[in-house]
Amino acid sequence: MLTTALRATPSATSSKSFVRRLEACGGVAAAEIAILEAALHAPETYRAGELLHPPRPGAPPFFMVSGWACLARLLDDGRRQVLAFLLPGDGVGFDLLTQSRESTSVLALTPVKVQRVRQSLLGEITGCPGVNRALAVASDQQQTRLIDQVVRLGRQTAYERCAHLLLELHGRLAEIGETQGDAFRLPVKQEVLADALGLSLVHVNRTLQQLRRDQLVEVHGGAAILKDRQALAATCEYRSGST
Amino acid sequence: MLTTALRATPSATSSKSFVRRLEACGGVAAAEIAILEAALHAPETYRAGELLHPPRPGAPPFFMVSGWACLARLLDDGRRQVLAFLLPGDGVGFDLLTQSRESTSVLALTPVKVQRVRQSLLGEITGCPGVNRALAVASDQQQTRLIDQVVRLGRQTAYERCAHLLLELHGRLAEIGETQGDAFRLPVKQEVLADALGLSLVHVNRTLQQLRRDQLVEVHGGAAILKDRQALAATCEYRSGST
DNA sequence: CGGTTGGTTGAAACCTATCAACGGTTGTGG
DNA sequence: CCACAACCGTTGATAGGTTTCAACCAACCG
Repeated sequence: MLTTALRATPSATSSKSFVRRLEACGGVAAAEIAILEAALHAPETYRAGELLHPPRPGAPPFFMVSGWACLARLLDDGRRQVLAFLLPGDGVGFDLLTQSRESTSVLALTPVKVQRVRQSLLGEITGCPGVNRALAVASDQQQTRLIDQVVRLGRQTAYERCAHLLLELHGRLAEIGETQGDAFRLPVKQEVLADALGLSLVHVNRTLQQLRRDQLVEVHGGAAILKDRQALAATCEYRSGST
Repeated sequence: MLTTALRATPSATSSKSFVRRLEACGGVAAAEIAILEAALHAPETYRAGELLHPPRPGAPPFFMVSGWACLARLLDDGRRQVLAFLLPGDGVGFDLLTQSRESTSVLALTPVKVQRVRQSLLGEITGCPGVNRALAVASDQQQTRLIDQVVRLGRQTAYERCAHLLLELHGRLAEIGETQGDAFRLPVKQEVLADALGLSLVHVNRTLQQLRRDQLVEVHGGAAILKDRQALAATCEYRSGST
């Protein structure tokens, strides 16, 4: 069955997902990778539902090792807006977007493993030209996705928003080898999707069903399959990497 | 009458609005200001409705001298999403958000005057530690406003969105001395507000009227007055500068 | 087994968009 | 000076998309 097939997804290529991500963002010398790895603390783990940013305001940046998290803002009356999804390999706290802000929090959506940068060696990292450039590219992608998010919320229908987000997640997961063709694990509740898409839980549910009825996607049991990526992309004007 | 009173707003303090902005973003030495000014081309002007970014992909960054512009993305079917407003004093092209992107354009909303940075002297500028830091602060504010935009579009009602945006604009204009107490010029069509707020033109009109009926704001003839800033801020959970 | 969680469904109310028309203002040319 | 067109704001009626409330179901777990 689909769910079982996708349950365990051992990282294929490199041992560390963030290494793969950085390499995808531009040539990083092997020597630099070594420096980087030496500058990291041992992995920390968080449970789903835990907040992992605000604890310490001046907390050092870290890399997502495994699991899903999100950047979110909470409103006083309980409303919540997910600003961005944080996937394995993503750096958090390196760029402006993910830097600690009082009104913004990082929330673990699944069990999450991260590796923080040693405060004392932060300079070492930003000193590496290759790593530095890779981080800048990653930051640029992050920024591009935030713009996409604005467009989705402001000017796209529920149907388009869902399609667009699913394509974005597929694209990002593909980069770190966490897809099987058109299928990927989607370990988030529909409630979280709703808070990312600016919709109600119920409406996300119905919209996903509509996409399924149209033979475009299949979302079930924590996994998604994009049955017709091209048609999906046409529906929502999706541009991979977003030009 | 209100409109006439606000028509001409001679910049009060410094001659250059971007100098004021940068100084507001952190102490910049007088010597650095001189270097900066020397690195700028003569002012260029654009008419309302003109696109001033995409013309040249590798175009140098510039400062807004006067007038309003916006960063927008156009969808294939004509839908448009305004990502950010660009006001006098704002730097465009210095940070990731405003850097040239294929899918994103900079549109003059009023007659606009800008000063580009001389390509050859770009290094001089980014070499100044003070200027550099000030630009970083400005970039951070820009980013914060983009996050606010996501929250507005995703999780606020039309009423709240309007209130929030008006407060943001008032705050930014106040920083550059373009407010008269609670009043300020708002030289944009409701259609533009609609594209920024993710609403229809008609609904923006009605929502502004509702705000007026509630004695919170007055929007007329290209000008706005915030009659009760505190109540407005409470309505939409506005945080100045956004913590 | 009962309780909990997350997904699904239905009906109704609400918000917002769309369509269409009107009015005021401005600028222009006869 | 007036007629006219163009533009922008305004208003009403209607349709449609979304939310809310409520209930039900299935899977999972102690």
